[in-house]
Amino acid sequence: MSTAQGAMGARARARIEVTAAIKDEARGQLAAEGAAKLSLRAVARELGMTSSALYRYFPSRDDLLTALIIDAYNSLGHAAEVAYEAAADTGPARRWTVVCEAVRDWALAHPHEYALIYGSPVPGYTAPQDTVPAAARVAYVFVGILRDAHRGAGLAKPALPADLRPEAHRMAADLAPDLPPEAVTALVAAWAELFGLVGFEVFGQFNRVVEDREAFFRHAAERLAHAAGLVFS
Amino acid sequence: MSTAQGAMGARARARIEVTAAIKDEARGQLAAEGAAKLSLRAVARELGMTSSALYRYFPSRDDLLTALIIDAYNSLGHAAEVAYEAAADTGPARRWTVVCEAVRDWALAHPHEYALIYGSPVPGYTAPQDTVPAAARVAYVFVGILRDAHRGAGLAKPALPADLRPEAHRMAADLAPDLPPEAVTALVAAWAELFGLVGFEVFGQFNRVVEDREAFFRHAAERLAHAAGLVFS
DNA sequence: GTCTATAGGCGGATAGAC
DNA sequence: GTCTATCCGCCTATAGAC
Repeated sequence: MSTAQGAMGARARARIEVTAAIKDEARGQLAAEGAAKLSLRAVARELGMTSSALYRYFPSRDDLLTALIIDAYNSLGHAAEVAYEAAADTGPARRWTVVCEAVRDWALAHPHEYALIYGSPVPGYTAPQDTVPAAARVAYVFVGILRDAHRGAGLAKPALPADLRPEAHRMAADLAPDLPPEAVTALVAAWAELFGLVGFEVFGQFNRVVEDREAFFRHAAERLAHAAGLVFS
Repeated sequence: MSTAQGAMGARARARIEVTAAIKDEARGQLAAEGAAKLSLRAVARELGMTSSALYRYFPSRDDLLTALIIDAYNSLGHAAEVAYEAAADTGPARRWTVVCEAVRDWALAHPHEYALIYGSPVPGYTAPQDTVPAAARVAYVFVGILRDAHRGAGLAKPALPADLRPEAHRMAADLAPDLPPEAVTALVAAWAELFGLVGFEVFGQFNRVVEDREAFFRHAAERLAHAAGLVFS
């Protein structure tokens, strides 16, 4: 209890605030220069501190990067969870669309953080295992939707060719042992395809191709729901 | 005719060779450091020339980057076209799968060039219009497949909600006026979704999730063919 | 926790000689 | 076309004083 908010010393509070300020400024630089060029010195300069002082908060550039990645995954995961909860009284298919739109909205609002977690890997940087739980949050929202549908008997079993059967069972055992492997396999594909749609929009591949992107995306997301086995009632 | 290969002077030939060497070395650096950190100096150092000499071939770092981007788009487009031709005597649905697999193979063989054209945009760089024709090549291979199917009456009209109808007609008029807008719309979505699958694999999002990626991809690509309106006969 | 100073690099781009 | 020299900037990271 000595570490609870109320009992926190001024020192500890200051540390948290400075840490947050560093991450905020670093996020700003992400936009201007990209993750590959994220520089502790530039962050320090902008914050009016010396670069060496920053090393007391983040022992290296990569640690700062890791913190930003975890924050981004959590921010996206949180947005998806909130959308899921907000659509709690609708059917799974509708919930799917709402969560997809939340993912898209988040990505459009945070393009550089989106690039950080779903864009090209940062050369020379390998994400530590700490990022995995945060990264899994969005995915598990979609698993939850499938589970809802399964409970309500609103989950179809998509077709599955014989050569994919072993892999399907392996994935289902890993991700959602309570769901049919056919549906889990279809979900994984739909998950990647969803981020294909979002990535193309965020990274500008739809420029001069798709104009009414909102309507286009809504329709595509609904088709993905079908592909994942969700039944519109 | 004075610029034809046979009549080319030693000077011109040397220029072409050096230009190619520069681009090759730059592609190597793309892998090591990423596009954001592509450095004319480092390329020159590795080639045993001075940095200033390089400016005679590429007036700036961004021009070198543009050349690499165009090359990458053309390389991918060429791979797709070759796969298309090779499958000329099969049905459109089969041809679709073959081209999808060619795209995936190319991406896995050239991950850094893939990142250059379909990954996060390079901060501070905006691609000139010169890249557009090269970028369109892959897309037009897919349009060609749809056209083949349309001629053979093997093209279904996917459903289209009313609010997407204007956009669908606009896209069809732009991309393929001879094809049904429903199919063109579905194709654009499938196109983005395909690159979502490929990108997730190339960028490592499938690590510890999908093991048998080839079988997984083949099945997903076939489902995309269906979504785009292709009928398996 | 913050500073100065320092080591030992790196970069883009240009001028002017040959 | 290639070189040297140069301008002016940038970076990660550490040591040691306060």
